[in-house]
Amino acid sequence: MEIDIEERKKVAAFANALSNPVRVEILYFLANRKDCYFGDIKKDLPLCKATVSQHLKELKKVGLIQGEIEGPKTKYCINIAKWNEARQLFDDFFSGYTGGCSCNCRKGK
Amino acid sequence: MEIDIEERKKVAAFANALSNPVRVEILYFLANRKDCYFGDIKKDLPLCKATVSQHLKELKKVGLIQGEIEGPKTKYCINIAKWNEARQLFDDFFSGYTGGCSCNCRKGK
DNA sequence: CATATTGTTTGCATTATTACGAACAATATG
DNA sequence: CATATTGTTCGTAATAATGCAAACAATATG
Repeated sequence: MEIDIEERKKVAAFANALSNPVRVEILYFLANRKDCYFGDIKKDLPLCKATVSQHLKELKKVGLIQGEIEGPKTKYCINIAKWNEARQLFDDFFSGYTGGCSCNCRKGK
Repeated sequence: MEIDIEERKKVAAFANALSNPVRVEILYFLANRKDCYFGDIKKDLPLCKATVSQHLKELKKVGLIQGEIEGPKTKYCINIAKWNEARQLFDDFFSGYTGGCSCNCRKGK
């Protein structure tokens, strides 16, 4: 699929969310858990709660996760619609290579 | 495919390279061009040459592109091996969602 | 109702990113 | 050889990102 300028900006925005190892860990954690409270996420990371909260906020901002208050706790999870949107965008972006460059690069795999 | 901690760090590193709209544009440009000199790339962007050079340097650092000096000019192109590696990594990462979260999120698409 | 538990928000400090102009290097050209 | 062309590197300024501790807020519990 072709990718336009707006979509390329979205690629950059999603990539920005994924550009920090902590946030990648959080997403990986959420993608493989049934229950995902803030405390569980925090326990998994060597960071203070404020920092964890901040990373979660950023992931929420791009929509990759969503939080749900449950009593005094907060339950987080992947927003599957956005997750799939990001997945598709990256796939489209990387599919866009037409291999036309005439540099003397190593070709093929 | 399963993805381990080292691969997740690579996801973050590649994502970091893609986290800037200018760099995404550069990659898109290179992925769709036969000849790709520095001057062509610069012409495509509203930035001074120093800044463009800096972004190219960063993309080279993660290996997504490579430069080749040709007389007084420099020819840049996608490093297809790294390109495919990144593509695979993102695909593996996004494939890792097991959908187990019990939040009251909208399910499905 | 006082206190504990769970997270978020605020206020910093530190470091990284982005951009620019100027200086520099290397090749080409008159 | 002097000068133009093409990029890179350096120095610097402005802004963004990261992390922590402390202050807050909201719910739960004795």
